[in-house]
Amino acid sequence: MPELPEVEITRRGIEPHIVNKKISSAVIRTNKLRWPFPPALSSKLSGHKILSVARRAKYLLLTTDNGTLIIHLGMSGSLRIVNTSTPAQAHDHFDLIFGKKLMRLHDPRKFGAVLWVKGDPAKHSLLASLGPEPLNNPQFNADYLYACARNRRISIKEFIMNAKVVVGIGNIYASEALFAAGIHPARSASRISLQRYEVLVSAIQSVLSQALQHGGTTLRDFTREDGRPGYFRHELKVYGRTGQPCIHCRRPLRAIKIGQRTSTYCSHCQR
DNA sequence: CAAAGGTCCTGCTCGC
DNA sequence: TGCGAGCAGGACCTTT
Repeated sequence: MPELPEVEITRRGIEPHIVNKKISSAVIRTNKLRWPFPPALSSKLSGHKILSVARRAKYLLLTTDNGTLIIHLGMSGSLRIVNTSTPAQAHDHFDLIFGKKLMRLHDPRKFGAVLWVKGDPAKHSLLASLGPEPLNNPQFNADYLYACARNRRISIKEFIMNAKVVVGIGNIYASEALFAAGIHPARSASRISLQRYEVLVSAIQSVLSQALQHGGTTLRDFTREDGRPGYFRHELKVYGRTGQPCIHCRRPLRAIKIGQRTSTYCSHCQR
């Protein structure tokens, strides 16, 4: 599910329900997700108040007066705010309980993660070497991407999906941004001009912003904190549309594998 | 059997 | 030869 727009929609959804609230306890119902849960997690959290709900890349950062809970939604994770009386379903792995309400992590594929860090979360090993945020960040610009792409043989699609280059862009939004920019997904990152990187930066920002406005993309697992879906799926121009006509030239969209991931594109409009 | 929204880790290759 | 950076592939897990 979750690329930057979905994680940010989740952040905005849960924030008003949990910020400044005191954690009663935490419940863990599975052995591990991508990694084991932090030891004695409930005792680290119980009795402490959530001071802020932030996002860095696709990580949610719930900072308390005792440390920061880091949550990653992996490929299929979602968070819901429900009443404490709501019974847990299959794949409901983790609850953070606040009196009568709780925040519940649901993740069928278990590629997500719940981690704990004392002190500055930006120094956590998983966050320390992340690239720039793509939205509202002057550091993310064409000069930066162009410089970063020198001597890189990989495709532009793998390049912008690499979190060390820029964070938040996964398979859906990489496909959409490259279509919007008219760049073939398999083109080498080092063989794109500065001028075309200007177009690509704008396309990435535009696609992510529009997805945010539509509440993200729901294909199957993603829901907002109240269970509603995101509606950007209806705005997708290439992702999931293999064989259907390009909205510009009407030629059928093609699919290729790039770095193990399906990439849908228009061979006429993207070069 | 193949694929699905992510990303870390391992081991290899390449160039200085 | 040695070293670091870049890169490809595998791994994790469940459902459709």
